[in-house]
Amino acid sequence: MWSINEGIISLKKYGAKITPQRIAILKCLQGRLDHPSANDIYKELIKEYPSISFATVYGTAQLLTESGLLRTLSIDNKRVYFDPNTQPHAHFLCRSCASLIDIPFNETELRNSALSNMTLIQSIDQAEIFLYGTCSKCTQNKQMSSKDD
Amino acid sequence: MWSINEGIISLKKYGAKITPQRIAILKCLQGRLDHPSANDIYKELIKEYPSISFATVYGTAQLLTESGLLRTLSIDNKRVYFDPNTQPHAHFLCRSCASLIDIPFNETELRNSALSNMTLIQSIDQAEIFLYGTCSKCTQNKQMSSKDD
DNA sequence: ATAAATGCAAAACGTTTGCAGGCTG
DNA sequence: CAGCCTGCAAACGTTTTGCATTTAT
Repeated sequence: MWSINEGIISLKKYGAKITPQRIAILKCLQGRLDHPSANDIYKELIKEYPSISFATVYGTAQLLTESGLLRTLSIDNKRVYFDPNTQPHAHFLCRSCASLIDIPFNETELRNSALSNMTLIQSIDQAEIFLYGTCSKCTQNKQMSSKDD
Repeated sequence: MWSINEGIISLKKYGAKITPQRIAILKCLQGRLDHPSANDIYKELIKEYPSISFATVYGTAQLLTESGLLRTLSIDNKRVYFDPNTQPHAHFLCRSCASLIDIPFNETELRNSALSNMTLIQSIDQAEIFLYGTCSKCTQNKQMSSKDD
């Protein structure tokens, strides 16, 4: 996981300017293991930057994604989720409580086998494994409430 | 791949009523290997059913998904894509031309290994593998146009 | 007969855009 | 000081909703 300084270096290397807002977003995301939405980030930043806008949040998120500091997940059609952990792993979405859980899985081999098999593909720059179902917590809750009937 | 009759049987088994609109949507999707959006389906159906609405398209798509006849893909945050091919396979999205390509891949083992490793997960009812990059056609086009410079 | 499905229009929502002003390098 | 970045507000496109009407079983 990158530090704030590594983040700043990556952004500079990418040719981006370092602004207070961008540093604030780096601080907000640094080391996080959850998957905040644009609105989550906005709500946290507005405390420190009352004038920050969604345009800046979305713009910076795209910048961070392009410079390799962030993963942007389209795991459902509700909204986008950001994942500061760019190491290989899969994601599980609980259809009942919408919680998003990391799953250990290395997608590197999958990426390579897809490339070698398909002449239609030139290059792969992102690979996502999305699993959908019900989490254990929701199943427990359902069993608890059915006892009450 | 299911036939219209198999589709109707599945819907009945699921407890849904068989309406002309639903049959038309089944016919529209039957055997397709592309990945139409709700708007694509709407545009095709409006010829036959000038009064059909998005409410019906979205509602029926959800019904078909729940009864196992359709896969609903959230591969980007623009829109949802429907895939009548419910057999295991992965998807590749070209970031340049937005074309969506099927990739041979059996996600069954991945699904099982995720289940066995994670106590947080109760059950998995869908697994999607999404790859993102540039397709060969777009790379060729880019090379062609750079020659013109 | 009745519960479900349809179609319309409006609403909702996340995300993008254009632009004027401000700031970084 | 040039060009990029920000923030506002409006625009956008997809999907959902409420409701009156129609239809399948």
